[in-house]
Amino acid sequence: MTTPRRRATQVDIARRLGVSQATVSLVISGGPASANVAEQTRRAVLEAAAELGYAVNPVARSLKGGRNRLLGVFTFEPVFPVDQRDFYFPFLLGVEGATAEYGYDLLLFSSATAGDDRRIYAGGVNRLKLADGCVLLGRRLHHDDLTALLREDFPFVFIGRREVPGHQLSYVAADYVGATRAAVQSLVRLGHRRFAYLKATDDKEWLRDREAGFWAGLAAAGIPGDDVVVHPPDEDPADITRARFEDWLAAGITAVLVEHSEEDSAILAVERAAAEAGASIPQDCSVFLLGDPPLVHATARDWTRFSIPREQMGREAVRLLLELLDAEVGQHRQIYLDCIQVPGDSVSTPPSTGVTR
Amino acid sequence: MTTPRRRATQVDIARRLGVSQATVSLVISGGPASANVAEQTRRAVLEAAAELGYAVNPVARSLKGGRNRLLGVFTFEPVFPVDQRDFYFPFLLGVEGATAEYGYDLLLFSSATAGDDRRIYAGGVNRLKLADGCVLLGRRLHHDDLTALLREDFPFVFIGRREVPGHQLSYVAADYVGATRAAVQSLVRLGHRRFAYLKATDDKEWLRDREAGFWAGLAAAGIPGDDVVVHPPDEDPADITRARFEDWLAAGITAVLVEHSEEDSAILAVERAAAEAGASIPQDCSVFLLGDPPLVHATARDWTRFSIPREQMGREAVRLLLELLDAEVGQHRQIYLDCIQVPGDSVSTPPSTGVTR
DNA sequence: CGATCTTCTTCATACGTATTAAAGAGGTTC
DNA sequence: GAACCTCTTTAATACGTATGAAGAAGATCG
Repeated sequence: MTTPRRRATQVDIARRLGVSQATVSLVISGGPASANVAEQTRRAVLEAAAELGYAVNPVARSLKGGRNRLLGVFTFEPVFPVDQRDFYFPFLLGVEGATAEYGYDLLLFSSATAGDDRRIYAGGVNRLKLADGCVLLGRRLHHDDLTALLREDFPFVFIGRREVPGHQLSYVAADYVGATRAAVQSLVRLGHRRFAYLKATDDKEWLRDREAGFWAGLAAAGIPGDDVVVHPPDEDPADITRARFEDWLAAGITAVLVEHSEEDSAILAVERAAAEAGASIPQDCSVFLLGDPPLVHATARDWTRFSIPREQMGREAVRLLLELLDAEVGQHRQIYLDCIQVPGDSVSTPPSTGVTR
Repeated sequence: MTTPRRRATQVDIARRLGVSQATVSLVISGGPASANVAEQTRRAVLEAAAELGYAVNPVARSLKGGRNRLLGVFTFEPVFPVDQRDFYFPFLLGVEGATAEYGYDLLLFSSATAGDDRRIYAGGVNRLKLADGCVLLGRRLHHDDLTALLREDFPFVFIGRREVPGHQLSYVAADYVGATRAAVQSLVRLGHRRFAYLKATDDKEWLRDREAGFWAGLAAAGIPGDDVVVHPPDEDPADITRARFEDWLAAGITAVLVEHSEEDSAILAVERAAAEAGASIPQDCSVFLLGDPPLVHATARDWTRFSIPREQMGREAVRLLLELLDAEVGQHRQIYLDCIQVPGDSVSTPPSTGVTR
């Protein structure tokens, strides 16, 4: 009982049976090559394996370059954020579900944590390689991590659109362009003609996409750009004041499209500014949220917005990743999934006193 | 783009500098042994490493070391149950947090799913061995899986007390005996003398523990057993009727301790029966929940209960597991953590009209 | 009976790193 | 100039698995 713990290896099995390690490997890995192992030998090996409690060493297998039916999940933010739980959880749910269906196991890369900052190459080490492939997730990514991964040709799929100049990469994204265009269209259909667009200050793929969708929607409706106010990006959207809101109303703006920040500050600021200006939402001004803000449930209002098909994105990411594993190196694909409009109660027809053209 | 670009290895660095791989390793791994590498060589190696974008391959490193730095999590029910999310989630949170702190990664065994029934030995193979050790979790476990694990001396820690006759095993459990005893004591302190104890029908470790704590609490308070009604275990506790509840009141019972089932049916039944009997909780009858029922938040009432330190249990499980990894085979430990009483509003002093002794 | 084919098994090696013993270079000492 | 040191580098090996090439029997055929 005092023996130190050691796992049984193929060599142990081989020695016990008086065969070679190669034979054991053939039986264990079970591939098509194992067809030419005598039935008797195969049975003996399997029996001995069971007896010794043998299990494949995934490390050795991946070193060799084999598969170990492991899919990794790496998030650039904590996997289980307590405050934003509802934001990341559905992605994870989808990933886990699909992974299970395909008979894979899931590897959560927790170790890379250095404070809140997560790096793939922490300390010059790339843990990801333990898995056959990896799903990446998170907003605050490190671009050099991505480029390094790409250089290694490691198979991965990002959840969310990501661009790395000079490289192709695979991702599963929500169709923000289409969703924002649809948002504009549905506002136009209600009679709105003059809009304010409240941008976020940073420059991210998804923000650019939504703005692109905004302009596309305007163009489709034949609305000229000068009927539109775009909040200057050098000013924090959380600083929307009563004065600015009144300016908008005075300019005949009847609908505001709001980009959200990570802490929903922009939305809350708009709500506050409207209240201070004595304007009620949606009677005096409609508000359309661009996306599925993490903490939106904290406010009483049921905002009109579009919702991201998160669980489905997780599932698709796994499907795409598995496809990639069997594809040639450098084959990348991008998948877009439709968002779902959530009616909510922050949008209505414009007030009849509004300026119409 | 068609060249399958390989990642840089120590050999690549070595070749470029005309030194040996061993030298590179000495520099890279940086341990005390690297002290005797000439400063000039060291600098050259580091420079070349940076230039080639070298990153240590942790797979190779762990192969050498024998350990994966992987901890597994196996649950006998779905890891991410949608309806009971809040029950399992905190355990997972604790496990993940502690795992990360110790620099390990987490392996979620999703693949073992066969419908709702999860088995460790799917197809005769023990997937768990992919990890260095494993945290087990869940109520509907398979005892033969456990005994098989024990036979193999595979290091694992159960979350929750589990007994396997003739075996020692490691677990981290909530101290249900103590918590239930404390519950009785606090009821006694409020003046209650006659109790009903509503058991669950099945026979599980945690149910036995709570009942043991109940009797211990009574004994400590000097209350004879015949002042107590224990709901017969052959009757489903969800079938508590108005009639039975009235019986209790008539017998002078002023407090009910309720064991919960997985779907909270017992609690809801008690609430309904009380309402039908025209008795209000807690004025006419106090109700103490034994534990942290999964769906308890679905009811409006804030039940008096004790709460299980789930996140902490998850953390402790990981700590214990790591301890086990370095221990000799067959060393098992059990850890009990205190529960926390949640005051709630379903317990008060007994009605003065009650029978007093 | 030698040649060719089957069927099964083994050899040898690769994967990338860490480590230990040993080798080599250069210097000092007697 | 041989013996001894110190400082630095290297050869060799181990870790556990997978796999293409080669080997060893036995069967089949000409």
